[in-house]
Amino acid sequence: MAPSDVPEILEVEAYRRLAAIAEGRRVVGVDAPDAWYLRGGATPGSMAARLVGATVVGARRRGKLLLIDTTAGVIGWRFGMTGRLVLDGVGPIDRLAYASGRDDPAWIRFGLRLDPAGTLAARDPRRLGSIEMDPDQDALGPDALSLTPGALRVALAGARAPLKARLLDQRRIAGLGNLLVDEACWRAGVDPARPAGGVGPAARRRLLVHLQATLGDLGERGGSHRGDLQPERRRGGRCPRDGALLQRRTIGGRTTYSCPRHQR
DNA sequence: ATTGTGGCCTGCCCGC
DNA sequence: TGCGGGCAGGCCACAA
Repeated sequence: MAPSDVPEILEVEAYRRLAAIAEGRRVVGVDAPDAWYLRGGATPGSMAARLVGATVVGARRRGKLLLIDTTAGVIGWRFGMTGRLVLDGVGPIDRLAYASGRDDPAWIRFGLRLDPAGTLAARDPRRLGSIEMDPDQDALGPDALSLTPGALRVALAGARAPLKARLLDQRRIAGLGNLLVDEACWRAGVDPARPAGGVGPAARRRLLVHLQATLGDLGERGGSHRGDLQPERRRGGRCPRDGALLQRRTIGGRTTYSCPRHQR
């Protein structure tokens, strides 16, 4: 995959495919130099005691959560916004949008040494990712890559919160992040600040079409930051469609860019 | 329950 | 040239 991606659903899907190479391999060592990175009461010692000797049997993904199934339980792997998954130091994502391409060994926060050889590791400068055994997967909504009209309707129904806040709520829909939502709302011509429950069937249908198209296009282009809006997603940026000065707001706690002219 | 806010973390970039 | 502050966003704790 291409350089410079925030780890939204598309990037985590690339990580899942990378992690799949570990299937059938045995964990022979656990590197956990950063205890802070571990959640759910896990410690470097407990992780090693539990995982060493276990066999990796699968790699799944739900939203932005990577799930590695082993014979000793499920490893939940979160990437925050600067986390990357690397195999022997090389990953599908070369560089993240908010991190440099530099490779400081100190940025390795967690790793699985495998047999046959290979070390699967989290490289995360800002330590916003985390590792948790047996994470609660039910806390996440339906996956964004297989979003259905009904699921979108349920996710938005009756909400007074802004549309964007609902789309970003991982309990409602799992996997959408800030950049993907801005791009899809922009493509759909929908104002992300609209109360979610007030989005009618026509706009909702348009939104679904463009969410799916955005995921498809940006997946092919190589990442969440490859949207048409992205180059103008900055102060003073202009709408690529109609040239209007883009609006910069905070919606759902996130910096949001939208076109005041065609997004209604 | 729903919704909003602030903090976490740290590298990078801009302006002085 | 060095320095300091603002900024990035996924996630979580907490408040109203």
